Amino acid sequence: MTKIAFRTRIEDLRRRELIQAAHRVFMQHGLGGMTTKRICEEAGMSPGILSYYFKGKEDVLFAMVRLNNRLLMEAVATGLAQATTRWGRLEAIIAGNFPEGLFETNIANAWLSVCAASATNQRYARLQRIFYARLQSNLASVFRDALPDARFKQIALALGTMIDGLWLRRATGEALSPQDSTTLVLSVAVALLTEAERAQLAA
Amino acid sequence: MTKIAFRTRIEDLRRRELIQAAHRVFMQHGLGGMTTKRICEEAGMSPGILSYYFKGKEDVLFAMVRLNNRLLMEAVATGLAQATTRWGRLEAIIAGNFPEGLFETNIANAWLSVCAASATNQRYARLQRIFYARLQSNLASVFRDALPDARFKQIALALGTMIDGLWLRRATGEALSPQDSTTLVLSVAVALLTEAERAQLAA
DNA sequence: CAAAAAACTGAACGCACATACAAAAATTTA
DNA sequence: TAAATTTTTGTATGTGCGTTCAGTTTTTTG
Repeated sequence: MTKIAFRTRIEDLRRRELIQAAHRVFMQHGLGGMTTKRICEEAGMSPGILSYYFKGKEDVLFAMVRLNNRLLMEAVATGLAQATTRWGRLEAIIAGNFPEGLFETNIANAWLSVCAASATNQRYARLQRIFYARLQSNLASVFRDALPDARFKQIALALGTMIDGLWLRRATGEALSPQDSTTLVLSVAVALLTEAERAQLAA
Repeated sequence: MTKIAFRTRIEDLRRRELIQAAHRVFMQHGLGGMTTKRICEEAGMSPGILSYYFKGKEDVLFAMVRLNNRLLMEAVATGLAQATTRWGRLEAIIAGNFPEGLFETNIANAWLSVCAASATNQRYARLQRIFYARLQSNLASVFRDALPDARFKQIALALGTMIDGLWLRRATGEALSPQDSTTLVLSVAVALLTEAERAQLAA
């Protein structure tokens, strides 16, 4: 009993350490420069340890991407919980997609690599789908019952696409701060909505 | 004289063949799956030939990316030449960024890989800068002398970002046709402009 | 405090790759 | 046609990678 409990505790700890080390290596060297040796070195362990706690390098990578996505989704969730009006929720969703400390060139770049890899990696593709579904669902919670279906979809698509585009530009080095990015997306949201619709969302 | 002329002709031919072969391999296997062996095989040559006509694999890759960018920029230029009004030019620029036959999942994916690689590859970064500068300059030719500077920049940024975002989504497999993409970006352009501004651009 | 189990090490292996290069084939020249 | 030159081939070489595993250290058990 105690045996299993301890074993699990150590396993989880080492896994977490390796995933976080992988994350740091990813940020610094990109998807291509992420070698098992570097990951283990970053974690302060020997190169063979990775195979002991994971099935292989792919497993660590996958866990790392999942962690990254979770961080982003949590940033949005935190903001959403504090919002009271629909418009406030919209602001929270948009701002949450450019979190201070996460909306950085290297992270954006890493995310881009994963998007590209999604084409040939089914597990990544699945993670991406989950992520986008969540974004869509969050936006739906703002517009549902306030806008006709077709209109909601167009607006959600436009805003989601802009968020993606801003991340892409962040990856290429073009500096646009989290605040400026949020402002830009919100200005498009304002432009796309009629005055009546805006009033409805402010309530 | 004839010697050099012939030599050059053959060299150029082989280089083109290899670049196009690299392009096809890129489309099918992604940036990671692009090996010299596969490229030469696709070109119907022996694996050693690549080093004979290029300095190395990087050279072929770079030439290939440049070709891709040129195709996209030419698509825009073709449309621009036919437009008569400012608004027509805007439509041409946007539609030209989603050319039939080029706005495909695998091409978008390849382009994404290059964006990601730009972070660590100066030559790629330079190509990207040239590409974006051209887009910006094209947009400027529409709005210059019609809109105040600050407004123009905001609108150009919003539209450019949306175009990027749509390419990114194309890469992840979400199907949005060239027509739908163009329509979406144009609808945002319409929303961002006042009625008076639109009238001015129609002239 | 042994004995047993778990955690960890690091050298070794096999594999895939980019590149180099000597030899062969094809083409041009005289 | 014979020599010279260019073009092409296919193997060889070196490198870096992920993974394995026999052995070592650390921790737990009885």
